[in-house]
Amino acid sequence: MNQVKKRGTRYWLMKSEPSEFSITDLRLKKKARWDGIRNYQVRNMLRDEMRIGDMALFYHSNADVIGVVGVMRIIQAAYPDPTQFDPKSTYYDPQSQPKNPRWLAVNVQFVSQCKRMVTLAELKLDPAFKNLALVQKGNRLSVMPISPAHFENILAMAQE
DNA sequence: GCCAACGTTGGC
DNA sequence: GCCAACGTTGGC
Repeated sequence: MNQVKKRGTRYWLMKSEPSEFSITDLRLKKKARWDGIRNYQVRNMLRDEMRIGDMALFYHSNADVIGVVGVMRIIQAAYPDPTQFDPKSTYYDPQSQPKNPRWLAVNVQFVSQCKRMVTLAELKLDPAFKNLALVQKGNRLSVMPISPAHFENILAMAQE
C-alpha cells in the first residue's frame, strides 16, 4: 500500500517541423502542449512509458538543416489531445469519441537550446550511434526512446 | 518535388 | 486474416 514504484528518468527524442513549431518557439513560450501525434505506436509510448520529469531532445525534421537543437522536460504526462475534437484543427479526428479519446498529448517545458545543432548527418556518420533508432532505416516515429548514454553524448556534441 | 518506407483502410 | 490501394512521414 502506498507503494511508489521507483523508476529512473527516461530519455526521448521528439521531432517537430520547425515551420510548425521550432525550438525558438518553445524557448519563447517556455512551456507548450506537444499535440498532433497521430500514430498508435507513439501514442502507446506516451501513455505507457512517458512520465513527468522525463527528458527529451528537441529535433527539427523536414527542414533545411535536420538535427537535434535543444532539450526539454516532460511536465505533464499523457492526457487527451484537445485538437482531435476541434473541427478547425488540422489534427481533427472526427472518428475519435470524447468519451474514448483516441489521441494523447503531453506538456513540455523548455530546458536549453543547443550551442550548436547536432545534425542527423553527423549522427549517421558516427559509429557510436549505429543503434540509435533515429538513424535506422525506415524509422518514422515522431517520438522515440533514447538511451541515457546517447542522450548525454549528443548533448556533449552540442557543447563543442 | 521525389520517393522509399512505412502505417491504415476496407473489400473480400 | 489477407492484401491492394491509399495516405503519411521525412530525408534527400
